[in-house]
Amino acid sequence: MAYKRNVILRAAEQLIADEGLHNLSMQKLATTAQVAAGTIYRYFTDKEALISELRKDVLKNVAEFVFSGFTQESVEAQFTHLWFNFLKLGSNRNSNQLNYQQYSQLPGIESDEHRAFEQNTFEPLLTMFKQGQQQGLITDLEDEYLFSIGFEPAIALGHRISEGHLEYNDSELLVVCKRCWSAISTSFSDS
Amino acid sequence: MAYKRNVILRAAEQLIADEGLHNLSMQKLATTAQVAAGTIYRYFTDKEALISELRKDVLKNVAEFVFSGFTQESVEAQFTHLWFNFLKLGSNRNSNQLNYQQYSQLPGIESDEHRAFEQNTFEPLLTMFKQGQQQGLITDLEDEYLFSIGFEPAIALGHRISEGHLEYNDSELLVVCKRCWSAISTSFSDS
DNA sequence: GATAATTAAATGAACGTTCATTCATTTTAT
DNA sequence: ATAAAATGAATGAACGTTCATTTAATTATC
Repeated sequence: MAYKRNVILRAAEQLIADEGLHNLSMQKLATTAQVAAGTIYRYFTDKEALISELRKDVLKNVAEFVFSGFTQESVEAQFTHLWFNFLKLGSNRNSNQLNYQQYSQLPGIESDEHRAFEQNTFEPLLTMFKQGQQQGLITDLEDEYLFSIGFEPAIALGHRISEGHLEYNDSELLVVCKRCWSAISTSFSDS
Repeated sequence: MAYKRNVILRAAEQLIADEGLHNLSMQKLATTAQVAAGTIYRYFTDKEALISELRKDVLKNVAEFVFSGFTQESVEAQFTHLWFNFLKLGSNRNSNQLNYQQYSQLPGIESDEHRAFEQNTFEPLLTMFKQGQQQGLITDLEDEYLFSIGFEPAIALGHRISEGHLEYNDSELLVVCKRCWSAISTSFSDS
């Protein structure tokens, strides 16, 4: 039964979301997952491996969320769609799920193996950038710059909303989204 | 001698930067700070208080860094100056200092007391926004939006550079900075 | 100015607790 | 009847914290 593996991962996600990684103990995890402590070690060799597996698992879910409803519309429509998904990734998810901020602080996230997996997962995004550039819509900057200018504001705003420091306002956020799009597009004076 | 207090805080900062908060133990901290374990408790009531104090201390240093060289130039020049400081905050600092990412994940950062301190510390930034709006240069959006669009890309890029995933390129980054400025300014079609 | 008395700072061994992990045993599924 | 899955008490290491004691600095006395 690999389903217990998932039960344990979900419990770990919940506990980290609630109390932070530095308060995660294996016994607490066992209790939360309604499993004996020893059972965890049937599915994960040790705590470090558990966290490593959780990282991959969460990334999979995050990517699924970000690319949900992603279709072949116009590039700008694709951008807007992704932008609000990145925003909701922080603001909208269940409280027992890790948000992007929490995900990005899991240790081992900088390993080569993980970065390769991440790169592969977010490929559709790079495809969109390339498509936009071929159509002369998006400025000719490296992907890292385009992502930072275009989507980091959405991630940050999602975090602010989830922490209760900002209220979700659809029309205002649409204005912000459009400004992010303009900031990576060729529509303004391109030097 | 309050200087030992500082020695302990710097050692804590270094350890967290190196190994993460979840690996910080008081005995390791004592060893790193070249101090007996008991000495720590002369300056901090417990571990939680230590981290809380570290948070304030780091914020002070971060603010000092961000606003270093901040003068009353044109608003756009002020923006550019701050933008590169935010960038360098992640990319340029000594490896024994916490970067913005690490700072922002210290627990207790969401407390009211801390938020008030943070708000006060970053007031010059809000002043700049207001000034820009009065001069008709910056669009009429709330500060949270302006900050996210304008500066979050710089913070994120700084982080990427510090992790070695991106090389520092002055001329490219200046282009990116200008695009961030444009994204919050009224210079393009303001609907 | 030297010596004694007092206060403050620093120490690190010891404490009780919690931690991650193991494994002999029991329960469940085949 | 056999194998796989799950258990949870036991273990030793590591944890945060305490405190009796030592060391250093400051003040008082002559």
